[in-house]
Amino acid sequence: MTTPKAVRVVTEVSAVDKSFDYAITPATQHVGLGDRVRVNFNGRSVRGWVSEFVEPERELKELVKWLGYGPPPELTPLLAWAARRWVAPVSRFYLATSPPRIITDLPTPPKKIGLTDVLRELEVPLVPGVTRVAPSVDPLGIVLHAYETSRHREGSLLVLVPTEGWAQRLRGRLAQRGLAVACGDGEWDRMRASWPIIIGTRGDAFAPTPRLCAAVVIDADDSAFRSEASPTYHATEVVLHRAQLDEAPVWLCSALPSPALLGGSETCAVARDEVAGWPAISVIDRRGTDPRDGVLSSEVLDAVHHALRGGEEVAVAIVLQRLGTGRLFGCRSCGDLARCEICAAPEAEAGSRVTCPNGHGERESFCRSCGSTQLKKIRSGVTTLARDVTLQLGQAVDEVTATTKNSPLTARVVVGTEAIFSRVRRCSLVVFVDFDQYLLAPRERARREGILAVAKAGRLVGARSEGRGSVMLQTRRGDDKALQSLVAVDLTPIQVQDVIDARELEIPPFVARAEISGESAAAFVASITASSVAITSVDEGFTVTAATHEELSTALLAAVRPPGRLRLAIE
DNA sequence: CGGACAAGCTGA
DNA sequence: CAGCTTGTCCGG
Repeated sequence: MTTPKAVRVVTEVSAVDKSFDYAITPATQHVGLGDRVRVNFNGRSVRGWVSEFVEPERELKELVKWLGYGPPPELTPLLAWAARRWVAPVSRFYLATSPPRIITDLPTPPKKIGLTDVLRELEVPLVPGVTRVAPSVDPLGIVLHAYETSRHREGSLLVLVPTEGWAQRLRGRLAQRGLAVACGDGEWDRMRASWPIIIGTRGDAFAPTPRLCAAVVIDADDSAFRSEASPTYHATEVVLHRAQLDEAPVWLCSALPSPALLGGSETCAVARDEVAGWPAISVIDRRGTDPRDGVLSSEVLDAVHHALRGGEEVAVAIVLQRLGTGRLFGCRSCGDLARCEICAAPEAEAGSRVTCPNGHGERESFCRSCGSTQLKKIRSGVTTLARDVTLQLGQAVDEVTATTKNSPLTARVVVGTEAIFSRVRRCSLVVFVDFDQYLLAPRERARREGILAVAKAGRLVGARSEGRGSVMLQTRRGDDKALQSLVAVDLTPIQVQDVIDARELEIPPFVARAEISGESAAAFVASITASSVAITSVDEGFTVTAATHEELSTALLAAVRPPGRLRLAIE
């Protein structure tokens, strides 16, 4: 084999999703696949990555400079696969695997040490695959097991968790046991050098380790693993693909595995003592209660006062889901929220009538619960709730939302959105003010999100077997089937039903789907010629559906991109 | 993306 | 017909 004389380079100019060939010079002799290089591109000096070695077929411009390490050569196929799977320029994925600063030296990784205290009594099944794990089960056992069983194999153990804070804590606990862990952007060089264990969040699905010996994804259904920004990749899917390429075992844990996680199968392994690992849950059915009771029912108030007598720094967390933006309407006498009969979305004002935001028509303004014709504007939101709770409790509260600052919490009661779950680590009572928002919301996933939210609450209050705390759900649908299954921790029927529904409704993972929006969406969609896809128009764009992702990608990549903003979100 | 160049429009 | 705008093409 002759030494190659040229390289194919993917540039940082992501609008040019094409690669170009450059000649290797004596100064760039040692350039490797994936390395960062500088080239002259159409009169500009730009950075890029080596994606291939090629034989020059014509006179080429020269590589200007070797800059440093990029993803290892082993990742080249993964990046090409991801670009096709999520219909995005491949440079976006090269960027995701690259260090924040140029790295020109790599450390030598430490040897993988054996564990002296492998957990003998694992609560989780030892077989890799999808496992349903109650929220209070400590994932450390799974991580140690994955480490110990894959230790003799070459490569890194990759562990993904939903949040940065969680990654830091897990890192600390593993370091205590003498294990070498790489974690975060500052340790890119260690990941690139095959550190024994890598712990990270969504973006670390693209950790630059050359090879995985095993992988663990904790809370694999957490929405944090899906990238909202383009490219809309899912970390769990990336890890699964890498593991498949490396023939590495993967453990995927979730309190309630979604149809997508199950990959079309209906059931999975279940960690033992599942019921004991969920929090104690009580349902407060507010139908027929006096609306003057206020936002918190008398049962909840009693429980709050009881919790305040305990010793937890934060005693109570009160969770409110954001209702849609804009003004809402509620009944002046019973306080029930005006919702659409068809999709349950909160209705908006339309003159003297109310209307569904999703176009299910308008109606006379009256309360569906009590028949009163007196509706009033109500302001939903954490601030209003916090004020009401303060009045009702006679006690100061802290507000926590995604936008509030990370200043230390001073009150023993916090009120906020689900952001609470990443700010508060422990408390003895979690109250969901209006659990119906999960039960009634129109999206297919809403019910599952409610159950996953209770699982997160369970991490704060502990398992019912500990007797440390509990979760209270205020609702007006106490007889809801899913709610009752949740209380009894009888999750298999919900899990199976979700899969059956997904199959019947022909939604992912049983079909491949893309959402197209932006000003040039119509022109883009019009240029799709493939007969293997179906196109439907939705409120702010289009949905393109195909039987497989391969067909979907083929169709979208063949379509022409007109000028103007275009967003492709592959589900 | 951003430069090069061609084709089209305008004004005196 | 110079001078400017708009559109299309292409980069190794």
